[in-house]
Amino acid sequence: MFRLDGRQNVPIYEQVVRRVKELTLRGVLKPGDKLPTVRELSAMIVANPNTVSKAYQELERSGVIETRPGKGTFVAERIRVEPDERIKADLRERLWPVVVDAVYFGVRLKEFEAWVREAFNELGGESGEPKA
Amino acid sequence: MFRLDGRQNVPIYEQVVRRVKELTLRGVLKPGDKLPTVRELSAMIVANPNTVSKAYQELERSGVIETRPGKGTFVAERIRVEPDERIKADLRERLWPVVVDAVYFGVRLKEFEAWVREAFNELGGESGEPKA
DNA sequence: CTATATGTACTATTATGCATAGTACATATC
DNA sequence: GATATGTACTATGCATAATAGTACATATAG
Repeated sequence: MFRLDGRQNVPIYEQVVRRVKELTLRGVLKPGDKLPTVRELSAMIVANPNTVSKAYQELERSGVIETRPGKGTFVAERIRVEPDERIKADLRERLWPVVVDAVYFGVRLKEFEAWVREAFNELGGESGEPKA
Repeated sequence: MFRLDGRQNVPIYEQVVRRVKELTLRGVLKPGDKLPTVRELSAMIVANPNTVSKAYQELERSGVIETRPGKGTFVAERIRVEPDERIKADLRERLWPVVVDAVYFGVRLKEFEAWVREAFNELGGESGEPKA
């Protein structure tokens, strides 16, 4: 469940952050669920507790989880807000180099869009307007 | 033309690589065109010649440019091949975390797809099947 | 209160990547 | 020969990531 893919260029703490985000989006982790303790998770993925703590702190800053001192860390309630322009601009900046390489390698728009749709579906992303 | 956007988290040499790829895709740089010399470009962007050299070497490994010893570096002929599965898998891995955050921030599929289309259009990416 | 588990803070150390400075060299051109 | 090209090399500085180890405030169970 918390197994890391082992991409060496991606920092461990960043991999943890991504993994937890994925699990919450997929619904595997639901609001209120307890996450492994820092020490537990550090043992699972064979890393330093400080590294896991760093990941948890970043996740808390992002509002993904909540830490209750002395108790543990828990998945936070999902707050749905309209993404502001700063966030969108940042996402587009991150998307850009991927598209650059895709175009360079001859990937066609239709195929790339298919990848996007698949990813959205896997993550339960909303495809259109809010459902009322 | 070679001005860097100054994103601090992106290494200089990586910014150069992206910039050259963009310029070739947009058609600003055409096959056979001469690039600035290592020393020239390093002066333009105020960086070390070694840093520019590193970028050029990576671009040559990718087949974007060719270096003729003693003469300079030139834009290579664009070889169009069907991207193999390894490249596609790599691109999808790079796309994935962007989509994760997009979904988390509430970006809808339609808007994200619009971003993709815009990027493809800017880069002259092919939108459908080859034109015969 | 005691013992335990929680996240966190702190210092110190190591490893890696990025960038710089400076020098040098083989190749090509004039 | 002089110059311009990309490249190789060593050395240094700096930031980030990760580790090891210790310690502390908080919460909970006995």
